[in-house]
Amino acid sequence: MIKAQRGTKDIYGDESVVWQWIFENAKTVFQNANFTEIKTPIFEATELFNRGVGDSTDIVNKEMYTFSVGGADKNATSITLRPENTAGVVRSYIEHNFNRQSPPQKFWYFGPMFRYERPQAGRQRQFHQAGVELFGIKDATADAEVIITAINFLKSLGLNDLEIELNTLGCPKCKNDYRNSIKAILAPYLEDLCDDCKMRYEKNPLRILDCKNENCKKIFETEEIKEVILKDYICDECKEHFEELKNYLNELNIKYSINKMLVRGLDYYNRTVFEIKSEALGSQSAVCGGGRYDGLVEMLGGAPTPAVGFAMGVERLYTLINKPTPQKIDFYVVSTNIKEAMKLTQELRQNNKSAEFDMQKRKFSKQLEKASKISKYAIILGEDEIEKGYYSLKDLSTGEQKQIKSFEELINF
RNA sequence: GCGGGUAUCGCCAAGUGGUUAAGGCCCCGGAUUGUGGUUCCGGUAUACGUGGGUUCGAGUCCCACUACCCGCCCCA
Repeated sequence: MIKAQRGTKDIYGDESVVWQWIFENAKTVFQNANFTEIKTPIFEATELFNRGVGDSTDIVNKEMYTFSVGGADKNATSITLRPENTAGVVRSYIEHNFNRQSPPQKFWYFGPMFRYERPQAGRQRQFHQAGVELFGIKDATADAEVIITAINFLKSLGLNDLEIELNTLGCPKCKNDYRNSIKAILAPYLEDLCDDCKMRYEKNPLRILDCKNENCKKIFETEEIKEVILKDYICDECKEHFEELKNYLNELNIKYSINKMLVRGLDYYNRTVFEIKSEALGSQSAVCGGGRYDGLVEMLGGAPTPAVGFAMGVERLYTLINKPTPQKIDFYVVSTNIKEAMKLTQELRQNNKSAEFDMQKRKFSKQLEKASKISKYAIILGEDEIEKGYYSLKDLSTGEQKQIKSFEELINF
């Protein structure tokens, strides 16, 4: 038997109904905030992710679905299934000269992403992200706007008490100073760090701060190192930006905590970074991650453009929310006169009511039994009803039954 | 890429070398020939992840593979 590929899954039945509900909430909340939907292709030139996501990242180094199309042709191109969507949106932004429109330009998206990772709870190879990207605003108002939009989306799903972790990485210069200082102070301790941290030391030193290894954590507690970690390398301008953001969040009554260890794994972030986590997710605890990426548009060939955004993991949202109970259909037409049942069902559907009838031509009691399982009301269409021209409407939750004289009355019930 | 666990009908699940692999849910039919949800009776199904091996005999023991779950890493 051919099975779904590892790390992928079919979404159907009640689960699909919940997914639709999540999508509708995303659409409503994002569009209320004046973000417009952008659908970019599932695959892009590999080069886009190499440059956009960054070739020091695990995503680019070992997790991309990359293949070449065009066979042996000299013009064969290397394409990659998108592992995230920011690079694609930025590509589109540049390609269509969105910078010629007045800022801010605000986009939202919802769709599948692909990473070749070892699947586990909250982690699949094909997964979905809902997110927003906001271009053209340097001010911290944009950071606040993006964060409040994330909060509003979570609230719409009934997730009210997830707290935000916030940090600032500073501009490229601050980031660089910080990185060099961390490297310098840790150099003598390098041998004592875990193997992962030794690798991070070369590749992405800031990620060392995120290490969960107990021994490493202990090393970070020593006075001279702690001092460097906590010391501010953030320049005045970046500091002011961060203060401004915190003020806005306070005004908006958004709870957050500062986590100086929060360092995100994608190369393009600068200044503001944030995550929203939940213990309930287990080890893959982040349901949302985002931040500012002022250099990315320029790096991919566009005009210098400040930008900020976030992405939510839809599968992770799914595990957190209280699932709404699936709705029953409006009407089930119960009749042994199959033609009349068919006709009435069609008329109901044309009047925007969900309706079903028994295609198996089963006996009356079986039809009613089925109706009670999937429908709110049964419309009984027997010989008497057809002859005299009325409908018997039975409320299947209470058992109450009444006569309805006209079709208009029926659909307005 | 590294470590640990699991795998029996659509779902849950008994089974610890010996007829024909329990049971429950779901589904279908009957009791009830135009009134469901309760109850009772009956019924369907290509179920032992895949491939080898040991044995007179394997769902059960051994080996390999695959998938899923849980951690590490990374990320949403």
